[in-house]
This record gives sequence, structure tokens and C-alpha cells, in this order.
Amino acid sequence: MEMNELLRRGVAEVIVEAELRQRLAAGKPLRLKQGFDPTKPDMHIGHAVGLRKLRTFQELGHQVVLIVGDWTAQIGDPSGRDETRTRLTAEEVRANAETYMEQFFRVVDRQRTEVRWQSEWFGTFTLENALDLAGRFTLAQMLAHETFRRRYDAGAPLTILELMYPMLQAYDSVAINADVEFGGTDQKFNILAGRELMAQLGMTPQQVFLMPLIPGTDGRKMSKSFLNTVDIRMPPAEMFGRVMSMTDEVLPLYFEVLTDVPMAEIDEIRRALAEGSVNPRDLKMRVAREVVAQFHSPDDARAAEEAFVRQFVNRELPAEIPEHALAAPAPIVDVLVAAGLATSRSEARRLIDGGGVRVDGERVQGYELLLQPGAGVVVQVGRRKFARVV
RNA sequence: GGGUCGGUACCGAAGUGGCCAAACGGGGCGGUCUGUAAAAUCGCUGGCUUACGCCUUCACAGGUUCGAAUCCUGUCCGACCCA
Repeated sequence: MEMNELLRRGVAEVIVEAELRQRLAAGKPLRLKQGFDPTKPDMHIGHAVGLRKLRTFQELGHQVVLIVGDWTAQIGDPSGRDETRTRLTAEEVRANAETYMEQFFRVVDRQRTEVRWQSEWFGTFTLENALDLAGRFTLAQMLAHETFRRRYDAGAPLTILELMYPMLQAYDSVAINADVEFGGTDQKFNILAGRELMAQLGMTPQQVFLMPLIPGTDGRKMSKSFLNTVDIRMPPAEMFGRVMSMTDEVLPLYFEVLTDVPMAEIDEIRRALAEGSVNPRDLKMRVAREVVAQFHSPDDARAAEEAFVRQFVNRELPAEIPEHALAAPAPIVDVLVAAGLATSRSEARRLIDGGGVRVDGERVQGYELLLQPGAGVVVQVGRRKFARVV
């Protein structure tokens, strides 16, 4: 791969690019650090952008060092909007780490990855070590971190413990002698702290590789609370559907960071979209197919596409409809709740009132409809929730 | 340690004795439209009830009152000022 594309496609920022180019040119395998906190095991395709980049570096012969942040997880990264954290038990940490890695290694090559736990070095850290570390950073430095300063200025709680977070992450780089640290742009401060610490200790400062935070399917920041994520662990059909619901604006970017489609071709796509000579839906299908193929398989991708076309383009019933068994005739309201199509009987009634419930395609008008066991009718809420009554 | 202000539904935020299951905005869900896009627009958004209505909820625990999210006491949590 061409150097510019390696350092720029799907990359937000490289610090310091000239230095990194030199080190790459020297031809020695580099140690690429990527850390994670085993607190929130759900990864979405936004995270995959960085994983894909790691994978590319691996293919060029470099070594990935994955840090399991079993200590920093106790603090919670203040870089995000995260506020108070509950402490995790050792078992939770281990389970979360496993879940994380299961996702991580769907993209990154396990054979060329060294997995290290923070407890290897922090487990034996003494108070003396901790004080020494704390002594190497100043409050002013910490308040230079926008998140800290904003919270401080806003009068929001900010503990000394949270100030420790960047220090611990910085020390990880020392412990494993990192050449490059990867992270999202929200990691810039923490990763730069690593650079400074390494320099202070007479080591060659690590290079910084920041991945962009990609927008979610609705164009806003990709975030669980917006329900606009595409999660790596989603089953193929759901993953396909979520990608399809992306807003037009993000389409070229998704091509750029989530597929291997050549940049020249993406430029053409951009042009075609601008002049309206293609149906964006068809391009989305291509992205969706590629994404599903990456995290599942090409076969899964094909199947997901067929199911999508059947259900949403042709408006046919999905191939797979969960069955709900009835022991006796039951009112529609009860069936909706029991089959998980409504969370309460009140909600079920509201859905009926709002015209959102259909039985075999017929809109349900009242609450009194009785469904018979074995009837085989299909109950539907909205466009996407189905159950077959048996 | 002292003082002041504050803790309301998924989030933000009104409400400061009855008209409060609680304004408004966001989000979410559903209808129309459609390319499961966006935008637009309409409705819903604690639970139980066909319904009348009933029940639980405004940090937590008590109390005053015919009646409390609203008043009082204590507890917990946060912010600010003083030390």
C-alpha cells in the first residue's frame, strides 16, 4: 500500500508524521500499542476503523500490542462523557476483556498480537512508584485537557483519581516500550501524556495515530445513546439493516473508512451522488454487504441482503419470523406483550390505538380481537417487529 | 468544619400545598410519505383496566395536613463561597 494512503486514509491525525515516516522507512517492525478498558465490551464499526488500520500495519510486518486496561477500567476514562463509575469485580473485568477480544480479533490478526494486562506492571506498583509518577505531571497540564477543564469550570465533580487516568495510560507505553499508540481522537490527550512521560524517562517518544470518530447512521456522533451505532456483534441481518439506515451524507465516508474500495473509485461515487446519477440505496447496499462480510462472512452478507430486499424493498414478510406458541385463545393485547412486541399491556393498547398493529396484514381496530392457538397468523408491530402465532 | 444553592419521568428542564402521572424541549415508539435515508407532518410516550376508575412515582427515611413533587426533621449525594 502506498504510504500516503497508509497514513491518511481513515486517519484523523498522525503525530509526528515526519518521524513516523522515518521509522517506517527504517524497515524495523514497530510495536503498535492499542489499549482498551474492559468496561464496555460493545464495539461498533466506528472502532473497526482503527482495527482495520492495525490489521493493515500487521500485514506490513508490524507487531500489535493490545493492552487490557484492568486498572484504568477501575477509574473510567474521563475523556468521554462518562461520569461516575462503579468499580468492577475481577470476574467482570475478565469476562469483559474476553468479550472485547472476541470482537477485536474479528479484524486484527491474533497471531501477530501480543496481549498484555496492566496488572503485570501495576499489580506490583508501590506507593513510591505512584508518587513518582504523579510527580511527573502538573495540575496545569491536566487542566489543559479540555474535558477536565470544562468539567472543572462548570463546577462538575472531578476527582484526583480521574486525573490519574492519563498517567496510568502513559505509563503503559513505558512498560511495553511502544513505538506508536493508536486511539480515537478523544484519546489525544492521554496518548500525548505517554509521549511526554517517555521523553522524560529518556525513551524514544511514541508516535501518535488518531482515528476519526465516525458519525453514526443518522449523521450525528456515533453513540449508543443515539441508537445510531452498528455493533460488531450484531447478527448479519440487523447489521445490514443498520448500515442501510445511514443518512446519505455519510456514505462516501463509510466507503473510505470501512471498505477497501480504491480512493479513485470513491471519488467517482462522490461525483455520481452529487449529480444524482445513482440511487444512494444501491451504494448503501454495497457498503452494507462489505461490512457484514467483514464481521461475519460473504455468505452471511448475501443472505442478509436478500432478506433485506425481500422485507423492505419488496415489502414481503421476513423469511424468519419468531414463533409464539399459544396454549389457549388469547386477546391480541396479551399476545403482543407475551411475544415481546410490546413492553406492557398499556403500550400494546397504545400501539393499537395508533394503528401500528397488524394481523396478517390487516390493521387491528380494537382490543377485543382473540387469537387462536395454531392459527398461524402473523402479528406485526410497525415495520420490523413480527411474531407468528402457533 | 461553617454557610448558600440544588437532587423531578430515558435526557434536559418547569412546577414550590389541591386544577400533577406532573408544562415544555430532546430522544424513543407508532401513523402518513419514502430509498427501513433525510426532511416534513400527525399521534403516543409510568402500570393495571373494554371502560368508570384504581395503583405506584418527583434522591432516601420519617413527620405535619382532609390533601405534599411542593411545608418540617433527619440521612445520602453534588456545586459554590469561607477555612
